[in-house]
Amino acid sequence: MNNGRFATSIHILTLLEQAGEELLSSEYLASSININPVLVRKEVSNLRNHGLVATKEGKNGGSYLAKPAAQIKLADVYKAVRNESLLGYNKNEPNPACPVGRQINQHLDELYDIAELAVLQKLGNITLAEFCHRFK
Amino acid sequence: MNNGRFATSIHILTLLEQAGEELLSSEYLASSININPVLVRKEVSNLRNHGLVATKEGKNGGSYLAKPAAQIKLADVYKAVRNESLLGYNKNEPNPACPVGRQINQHLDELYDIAELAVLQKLGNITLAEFCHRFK
DNA sequence: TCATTCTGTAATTTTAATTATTACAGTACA
DNA sequence: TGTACTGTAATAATTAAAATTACAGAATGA
Repeated sequence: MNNGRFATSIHILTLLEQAGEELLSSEYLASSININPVLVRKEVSNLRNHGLVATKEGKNGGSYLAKPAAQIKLADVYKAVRNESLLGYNKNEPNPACPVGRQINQHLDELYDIAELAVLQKLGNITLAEFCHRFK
Repeated sequence: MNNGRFATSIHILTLLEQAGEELLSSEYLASSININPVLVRKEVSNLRNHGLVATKEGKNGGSYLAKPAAQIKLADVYKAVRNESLLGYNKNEPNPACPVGRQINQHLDELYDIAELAVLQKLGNITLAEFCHRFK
């Protein structure tokens, strides 16, 4: 996960938390993050699919937290944006004719699972509310 | 760290461990990993700078472990290839006029430090020798 | 000594991933 | 019914990663 999706999602959620009841538009969110509003809408869409955000369409629409920030763990955000592995694989398949090449990915999997569980455990201990509190 | 550098380095070190005294060429390593030999030489060069690998130049040259596999922790490998943060930032600077944008990266830093320490702790518990043992 | 086979590294090209942009339909409001 | 939003697809631009080319330098050994 080397792209900015986790950072983007945390940023969005932090802004929504600070806004309280107020709805924030993708335009507004995008200008704080400094990325394109379409990307924000995609990311919001993903967060919505994971039950973290809700959106009201149409005029004066925008997004807000789908549940209290105290009930959102940062691990939930990680899970929502997780796509590839934490530590990365090579694009190409290793050589299956080589005893090491044949098994390496399976053993890397085990390793990455361990690493990812450790991260999830840490991020599971922090709520969005706690994180946002640092901004005050 | 979403590129294949960690995977590449682990793969290289595993091959070197299995080879024992024997020197392995970048050509050979590359054919197991299935990447370009120049990339292997760059990665070997990095591992050498971190004291994990040694190389003999010239004809019949190649690489070998600079120290026993039992003395190499996977955390050492992580540190050797670490470049960006574990969970990623946005390319663009957040809006400094926004209270959240102004502080977000600093708070993400704290978060990423926590996550990375957890990973390092886990990878610090596993030696290259233990990892390689799984291939036998 | 000199051809051979390696490494080291710079420069460039190719490929792939990410981000940005454009476009437009659909929704809600006033 | 015009305005201001979201949703999403399609495409373009940008950036990062990987591959390739090229060649100098090191060690070997015939």
